[in-house]
Amino acid sequence: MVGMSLRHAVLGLLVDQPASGYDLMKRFNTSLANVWPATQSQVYGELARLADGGLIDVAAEGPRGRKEYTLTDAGLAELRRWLIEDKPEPRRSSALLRVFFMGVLDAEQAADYLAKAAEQAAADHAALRQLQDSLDWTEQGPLTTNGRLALEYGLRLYAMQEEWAQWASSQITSAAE
Amino acid sequence: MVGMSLRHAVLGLLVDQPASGYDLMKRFNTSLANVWPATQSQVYGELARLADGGLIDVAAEGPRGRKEYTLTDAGLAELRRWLIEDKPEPRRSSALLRVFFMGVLDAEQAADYLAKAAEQAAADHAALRQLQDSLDWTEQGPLTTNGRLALEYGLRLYAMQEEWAQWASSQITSAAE
DNA sequence: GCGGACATGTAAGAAGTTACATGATTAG
DNA sequence: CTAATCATGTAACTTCTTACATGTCCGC
Repeated sequence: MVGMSLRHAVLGLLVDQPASGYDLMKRFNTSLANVWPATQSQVYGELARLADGGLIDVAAEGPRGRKEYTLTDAGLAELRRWLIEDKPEPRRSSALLRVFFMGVLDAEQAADYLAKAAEQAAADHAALRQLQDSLDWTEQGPLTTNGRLALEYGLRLYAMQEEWAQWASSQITSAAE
Repeated sequence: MVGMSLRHAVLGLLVDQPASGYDLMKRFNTSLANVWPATQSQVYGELARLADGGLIDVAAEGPRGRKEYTLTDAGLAELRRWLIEDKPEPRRSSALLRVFFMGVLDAEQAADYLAKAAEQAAADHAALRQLQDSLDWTEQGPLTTNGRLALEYGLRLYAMQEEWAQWASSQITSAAE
């Protein structure tokens, strides 16, 4: 058991508000979409396993077989444990992998690829900024605070990606002369 | 067939120099370690599948059953195709996931976590800089050029991560007052 | 000869994706 | 009554990780 981040994403989303699998999917698709995407299939499976292991409980049952889960003390403890233990996981980046092998393209194609990457980063940046504007920052809860931190990370990342792609594009066009 | 990046990493590593699975593992563990890590088990399996599909050939056999693979025309074409098609894959970040749920820690623990993250980014940055200094940049080949671009991306990423972690840490300590 | 590097593979399991399958409730 | 939403699950498949298994060659 080394990774298991999906498990902790589910636990984290249950901290303040109990939820059904259906509710959780909505949270995954909004707040966690850019951080830890998950499929419906995964979420329901993980909920069953977590309940089985006593990390969450079925607190209430509703219409259509709805099961509303809450975090148990053991679940909260597990989340805290995971947060504190630091394990820098390997990061895979297919974007960077492409950069590595860009040499098999001619200069024009490579520059084109980088230009598109810059555009994409700019678009992502704009989308995130819009999300930031649309959110209600009047609340002062702990989740709001940390959501802000994660959002700022995203903004900085996209800014960096755009600048880098522009720089890299200029490197290529100047080397092609 | 949407992802398949391991396949393209293998193809890319075979572009200029033929190699055995054993050779490729060394390349994965050095040049591609921070971009697309792979295990021995994966590499051998993928080589067999690629040879089966005609994207690579066994060009020579050596001692100890060594099989030296070369890229075929079809393999190079497939690599080019993959490079040009743009698909921004979902990125998972357990580090960011932790930030999201940092609210369940007290301010001291959270600040501690961010301080460690800043240190880690600084260390990674230093390691990459050292790698940069140790490499022979006198060669002017296409792989060298693009390796430089990828390296610069890494340097910028780590710099950004360090700055962000420091900023986030200050946000938390000031909010805790 | 013997240890370390070279060299290739298989097996079992965890994690993730896509598609299928089914049905209940509610708002209009 | 009927369409959209709510709601849960299973099956098949791919990808990745960890561990096991085996054997050869080369330098000293």
